[in-house]
Amino acid sequence: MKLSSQSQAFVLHFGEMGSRWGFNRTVGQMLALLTIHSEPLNADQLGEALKISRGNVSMGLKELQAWRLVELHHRPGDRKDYFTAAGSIWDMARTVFEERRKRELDPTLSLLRQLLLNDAQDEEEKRTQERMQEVYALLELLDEFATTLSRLGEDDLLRLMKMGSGLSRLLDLREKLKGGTSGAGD
Amino acid sequence: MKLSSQSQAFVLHFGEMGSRWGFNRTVGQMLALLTIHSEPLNADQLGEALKISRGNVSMGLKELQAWRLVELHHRPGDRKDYFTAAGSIWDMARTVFEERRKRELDPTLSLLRQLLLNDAQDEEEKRTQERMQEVYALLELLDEFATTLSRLGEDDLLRLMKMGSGLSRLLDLREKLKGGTSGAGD
DNA sequence: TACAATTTTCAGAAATTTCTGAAAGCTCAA
DNA sequence: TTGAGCTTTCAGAAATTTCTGAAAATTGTA
Repeated sequence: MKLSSQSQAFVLHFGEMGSRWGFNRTVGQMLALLTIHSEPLNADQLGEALKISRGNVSMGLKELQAWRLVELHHRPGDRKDYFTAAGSIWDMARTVFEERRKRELDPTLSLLRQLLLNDAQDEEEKRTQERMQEVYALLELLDEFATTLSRLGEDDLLRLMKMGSGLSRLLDLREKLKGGTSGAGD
Repeated sequence: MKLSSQSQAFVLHFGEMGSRWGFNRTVGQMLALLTIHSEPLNADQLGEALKISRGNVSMGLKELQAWRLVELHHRPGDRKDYFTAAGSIWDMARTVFEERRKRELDPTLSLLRQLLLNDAQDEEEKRTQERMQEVYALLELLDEFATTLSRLGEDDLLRLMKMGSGLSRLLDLREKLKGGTSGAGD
């Protein structure tokens, strides 16, 4: 498996960005390669194309499976495992978004819930708790919003994302209609 | 500077999460401490509370300044630099969000724009480019949406995030009214 | 200008993460 | 049940990131 120079560039870049997106370099590269390559690839092909060891490929695939970003396929008469990117680009983005929500918000929400159960022992602790409560409120709202977004259908999501500054106008509109229509929200 | 056990827990947790949020452990801890501590702190105080070296504090503050997450203060008759978290919790969240948008999306958008300028040399490259085009379209939309969100006022943002499933209903409503009202969008 | 207080820098040390490759573990066909 | 073909595991090596602390730079004052 030899990659064209554009594929090479794409794959290497995804490797670089990997750590910012929540996975490591080789996992990023593997995802990139499976994303642009429509045919399923097996572990040896991935390793050869990316010049990484067999063990590393195995670990990377395990990680991608944990993220639910790859799909396993089989070819008749071939005992090797073949992989493709799971679903459309949109599906993948939704999956990454949802997974990151879980990893970046949930542990903190759960810690804060715990800390906020304790009663403040003095003025200093009281102020600290107030501050933590603010952080908690914000992160919880963010978490719910992220969940809402990832549950929207692709059509709704597209409409919403294309609204640009119209979004602000729509919110005003909704404010005016509030109580009159369907009791949306809160 | 001795931290209460709840502050300690909060600070240590932010340290752990730091890497998922785009900074390293000590930067995460410093941000956490400055967030719950209302009084400005100087570098020595930060270092003592977090048990890290003076040099590390300096580098961490530099990083937090690059993120525009801290504010510099001075006390009359004291030559030391004092720091607080910059703005409200909401301000900070907005700043982190915006900064992450830049770091996680912009470099990829710019690479893809570049790669998509080239003409495909064969069928294989053509398919690759189609796929890259899909990725590009999605990331660009995401980028614009993120920009729109971070420009919304706090009131609009709050309204939007509290809508929950009402968001879907609002989008339908808007669809029905389209063309009639203010020509919002696109 | 001299100097004391403070911050920044950065080479090397320490810690952490990622990667390799050999060995162990599966699975299926004969 | 055997063994060929494949995948997974994981100890140690390599690479990368983070941290320390001493030295250099900066800043304000006299």
